[in-house]
Amino acid sequence: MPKGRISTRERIVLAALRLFSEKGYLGATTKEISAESGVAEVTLFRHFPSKESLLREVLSTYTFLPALLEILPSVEAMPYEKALSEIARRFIETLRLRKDLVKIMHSECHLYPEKIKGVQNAFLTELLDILAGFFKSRRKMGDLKNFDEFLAARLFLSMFYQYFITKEVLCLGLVSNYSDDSVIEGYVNIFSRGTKK
Amino acid sequence: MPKGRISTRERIVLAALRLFSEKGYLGATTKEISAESGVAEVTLFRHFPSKESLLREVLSTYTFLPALLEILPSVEAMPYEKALSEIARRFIETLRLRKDLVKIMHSECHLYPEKIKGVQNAFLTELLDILAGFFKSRRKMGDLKNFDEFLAARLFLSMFYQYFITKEVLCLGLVSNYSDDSVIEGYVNIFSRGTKK
DNA sequence: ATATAATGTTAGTAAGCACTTACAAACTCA
DNA sequence: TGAGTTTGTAAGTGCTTACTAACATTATAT
Repeated sequence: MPKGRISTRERIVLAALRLFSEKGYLGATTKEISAESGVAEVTLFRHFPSKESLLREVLSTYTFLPALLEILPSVEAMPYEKALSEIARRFIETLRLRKDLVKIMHSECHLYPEKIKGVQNAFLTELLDILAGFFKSRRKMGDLKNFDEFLAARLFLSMFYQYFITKEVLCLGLVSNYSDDSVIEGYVNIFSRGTKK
Repeated sequence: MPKGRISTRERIVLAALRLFSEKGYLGATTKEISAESGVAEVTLFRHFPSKESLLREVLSTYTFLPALLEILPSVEAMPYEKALSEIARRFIETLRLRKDLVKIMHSECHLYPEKIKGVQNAFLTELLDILAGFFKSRRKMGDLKNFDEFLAARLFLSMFYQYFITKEVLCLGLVSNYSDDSVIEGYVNIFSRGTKK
């Protein structure tokens, strides 16, 4: 093991994260990845038996969905619209922190398959269930109309996920005039009026 | 040129569309593409000087955004919610018809670059402007609240685009219990109440 | 029927890929 | 210091890739 610094293995995983997200899994070569991490190519293969195992390590190391689960409990006391805005804000913030990983998930996920897809599906369902629970508890407080909470949760996250992808991954300039805050305000405005009594 | 049948060139483009969408641009080989189209590999290179030029042909041939532009004029006479549902339904229908292309755009678009991105951006902006115009005219009829129409247009399409991608491209089972119609109903319900007076 | 164009067959190139082997150098820690 | 671990260097494997050259075969059209 090295000194107090970042380990060779971690440097490789970090470089792989960067290059996979930039060029895709097939587009990033093991040569590049090792160069980017400042090690010899053979060292990469001493830590990971194959390129695919490196991808798996990247995905499992930098998974961000647990971070998303922490958002919801922290907004319980807020009024409805304020809570929605805060959820959206922190959701986007989390995606931005893990932008490289989001890029990988976005573009490669339908190619590399069932095992990873299962993990994703489980986390996402959990996240949606918790958000749906938030809507249920709010409705008990008498604020909201009747609607399918799970579907509403899906809608809510879709709105902001798509906003993030378009802006940060696809880099389409469509909303260049809109700040995060103004988009959040506009979206939350419509959504909250659509779900309140 | 061949008989009344589909030309060799078209067969190659069709096969490329299929394989690019299934395996990605780098993942699909020219050998596979030529085999899939039933021609010799060398024939592919007689029609297209390079693999990249084939990709460009695929993208420009099967672009579907013009089809989307035709949706809006046809719903002008309908009541608000009915019109929204119809727009959503035909939007999803169009995406499904061009599913292969949507897959390519979805996964490769941030890799292959500025020229294509410009075309996309222009089409999308046009589409959003037209949808924004729809909201403006509805508000003149006194149905709607005040809101940023362009932002609302973006929100509306985002909702259903993300629904489509999750279901048909990522194949995440999240909404397996929901039919297209029930998702459209649920989403449109929230959106229309959020934008009506 | 014959000239022209489109395609097939075969063989090949040069480059890049993931991945390996063998050995020497450096670092870690007792 | 010395033993063990981790890394680097160098060379190379076998495979696949996009792409080409030369020539034979088929289809089309007048």
